[in-house]
Parts: sequence; structure tokens; C-alpha cells
Amino acid sequence: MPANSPAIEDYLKTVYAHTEWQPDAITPKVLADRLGVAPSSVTEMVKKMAAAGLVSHVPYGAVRLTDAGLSRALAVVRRHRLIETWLVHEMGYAWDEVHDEAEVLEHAISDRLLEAIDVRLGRPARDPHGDAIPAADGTLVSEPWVLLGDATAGHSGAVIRISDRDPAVLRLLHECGIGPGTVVTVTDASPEAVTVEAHGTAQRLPAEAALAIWVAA
Amino acid sequence: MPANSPAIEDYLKTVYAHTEWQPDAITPKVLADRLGVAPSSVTEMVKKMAAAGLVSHVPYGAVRLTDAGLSRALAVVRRHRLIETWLVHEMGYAWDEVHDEAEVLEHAISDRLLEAIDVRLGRPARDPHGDAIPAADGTLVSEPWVLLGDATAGHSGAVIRISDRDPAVLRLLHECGIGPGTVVTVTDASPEAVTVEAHGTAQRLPAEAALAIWVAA
DNA sequence: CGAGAGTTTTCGGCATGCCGAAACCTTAGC
DNA sequence: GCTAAGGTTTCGGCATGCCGAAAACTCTCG
Ligand SMILES: [Mn+2]
Ligand SMILES: [Mn+2]
Ligand SMILES: [Mn+2]
Ligand SMILES: [Mn+2]
Repeated sequence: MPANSPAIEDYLKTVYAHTEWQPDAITPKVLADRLGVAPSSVTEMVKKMAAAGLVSHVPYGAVRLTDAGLSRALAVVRRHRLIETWLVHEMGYAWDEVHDEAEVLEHAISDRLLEAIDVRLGRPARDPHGDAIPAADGTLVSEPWVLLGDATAGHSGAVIRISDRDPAVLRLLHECGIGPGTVVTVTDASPEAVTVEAHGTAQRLPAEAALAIWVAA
Repeated sequence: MPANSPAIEDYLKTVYAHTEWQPDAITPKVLADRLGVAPSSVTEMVKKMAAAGLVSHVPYGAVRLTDAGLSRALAVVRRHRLIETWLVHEMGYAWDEVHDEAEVLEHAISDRLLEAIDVRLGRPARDPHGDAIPAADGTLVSEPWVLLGDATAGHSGAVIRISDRDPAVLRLLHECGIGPGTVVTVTDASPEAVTVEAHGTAQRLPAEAALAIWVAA
């Protein structure tokens, strides 16, 4: 009946985020891993969310957002990314330090305060990781992209976005001088690692880093 | 065992706030009214907090903060008041609009973000209502004061602080042009209302407003 | 002193969200 | 096709925080 709570907002956000990186719908197991809860907790919560019309789910099947769930998820994603942007632009945070703070604040800020932050920042279209910030009406900017982990040798383009899921990856890329906007050229690609040229120097990126990066197609 | 949670933080803050306006310790009934919960809920929570060493309480008696509880309460009050100040100084809120937002954010902000806000604001000593903001070490500024509701005719002084508990009182005072710093002179005092001269005009303040105002002694 | 009013506590219960163990499906490999 | 592994669900249980009803207590007034 409630249909909204910090817990449900995090479930919605996680289901949505998965679709940004993977074409197939998320399974309960992956949801549980991402959220750091037991699979049995996911079963229960998904059942409640399905009853509330936020996701569709058949027993033993994957979890998909309904239209209502997508719109709720986009609202949470908007909060998360605007807060991250604010922390970096105004509060002196580095891009690899904002995720945990935003993870909590996204559930606590009012619509009014969010609007005030959005205005102060000039209604940004992307957060510090290059993640697109949904507009208040759910609109999203988009550009053609390819996962750096899937790119072939010779591919060249600007980094569009970097997953903020793993702080270790963010720190590694920070040390390499790679961030949103950096132009990279793939010189060698294998399943274990991708070697790119960036700022005129060669960088070897392990698969977990290469799969966290979108490059312009 | 937890000894901290949004609920416990609100209980601590409420017990502390009572001591700023009333000399006697708070009773469970008043605590319940202020928090908007049932008396039985207070009994349970106070028992937990006493077990955690945050308050002292004998059955059927009043509730008092221990040293540990006071220090925890001051930390929450500091958060609340710094957030209110930030909302007014940087986010375009009026002083009668900040309380509810701060009531939620005080439980969500990290120490690091609080420090960044404090620095940005220049480490303010008082919030928009004139409430003293405890320093990170628990230090508090203080000046001699008297409740306007207890003042006698002829008393004159600057308004030091105004309780932010009742938004209606805040709006009334806003319309009267009375805020922290306003110099008022009591021209008539009765149990029902106090008449003061402020900015050269007479204002009749009902008891609930007069009892929400500290004036310099 | 003895009531009665008001306050406080006790008790059973509910809602949310989480867990582990065990049972139950699905599916890939043989 | 069968089986075993792995994913999913069910089930009982726990922690937090809240409630209302009823019992217990305190205190004031007559
Ligand atoms: Mn979150
Ligand atoms: Mn991000
Ligand atoms: Mn609060
Ligand atoms: Mn205040």
C-alpha cells in the first residue's frame, strides 16, 4: 500500500540502473547482490512492488519496471545525480567521493530543495560521472555510445560516462587522468583488458574498468 | 544496543529543547505530545534510551539527559540549526519555511558535509530564529535573556531568539516585522497577551507568541 | 484519608524490512 | 531424458517503532 519508502526507492533505482548498462532485464539474484540483501528479501520486496504496480514479475522470472515504476525510478535517479553534481560543484567533493552521501540524501530532500539546487547549478544535463540527469518531466538526453570493454582496436571517441558503482575504478581512472570528456583511442582489446591511448600516453585498463566506461560511438 | 537512529535523535533533541525553554525536566506526556506519538511509545523508547545510557529515568518520573545524551543531543541540534541557516542563506528559504526540511535532513547529512556547510556559512553562531548553534565540541554561546511572556511593562531589549516550533507564530511575527535583532519595549503585560512597541508601532502579541520569544535581559 | 482525574506503564499486536534454512523450480550438461 | 547446480521462493523469526486497551500509579482536592 505505501508504494514508496527509501527501500523501495533503492530497489527501483537499481532495477533502472541495470537497464542502462545491460540489455536484458535484471534477475532477483543480481538485484540482491547489487542491493546487498539476501535473495529472499528481494522476493518479498518485488512481490510488494508488483502489487503496487511498480514492477512486473512472474515467479522465477526477471524483474521489469512498469511505466509507473520507471517514472518513479527516474525521479530518484534525478535526485541522486543532482545531489552528486551539487556536492562536486559547490561542496568541494571529488567525483569518487559523492556516491555514498547521495545514496542517503536522495531519500531525504524535498522537491522544493531539489528544484533550488537544480536552479543553482543551471539545470545540468549530466552529473560528475557523465550520467544523464533526467529532467523533472522524465526527459533524458542521449547520445550514441559503446562500452569501452566491447570496443575494437582503432575505435576512438570521447568518454561519455563512467559507472559510479565501484569507487576503486573511479580512483584508478582518476590516476590515469581519464574522466568524462577525455578522448581515448583503443590500441588493443582483449577480454581481460583494453589498452587505450589517452592524453598521448598508453593506459592498460582491466576489464572491470573498461566495462564501466561509455565512449562516444 | 544501537543507541542511534532517526527516532532516538528526535527524542534526544526534544528532551534537550525542553530544557532551553523550561527549567523543569520533561515528562513522558509532554514528550509524547511534542513528538506526536502515543505515551506508550515514549515509555518504550525511554526505556531503551536509558539502557543505552542516554537518559536517566525512574518509573513514573521525568526524563533527563545524561552527559552522553546531552552530547548526542547537541550534535543533532547543531545539524538541525546549521541546515536551517544554510537553507535561508543559500537556498532561498524564508525563516518560517525551514523547520520541516531540516527535521529530515538532520538525520541524513554526513559529518563531512556538515563541516563543509559550516565553513561555507562562516561558522555562524546563531540560526535564522536566533537559536544558538552548538560548536562541533558542544560549546554554546549564551547571553542573559528573559521570556517576553514573563517580562513586565517597561522592559526593553533586542529579540534574541524565537521558537521555531509553531509556524503560525513565525508567520505572525513576520507580519509584525519582529525577528531576531528587533528591539522591543513592553508597554503592557497580562497573562493573555503582551503589548510591545517595535519599529515605533504597537503590537499586541498573544501569550503563545510572547512565550516563544527571548528578549535580552 | 480517600476518590477521581490524569499520567504512566504493561501487554498484545501491527507494519516494514531484513535474515537463514529448507523446499522448490529451471536449465545446462551429459 | 535425467540429474545436479544454481536461482528462486516459502517459512519462521528478528529488530525497530509505533499503536490502543487495560492496569497501575501519583497527586490533588474535598
Ligand atoms: Mn539510496
Ligand atoms: Mn553518478
Ligand atoms: Mn528529525
Ligand atoms: Mn531554528
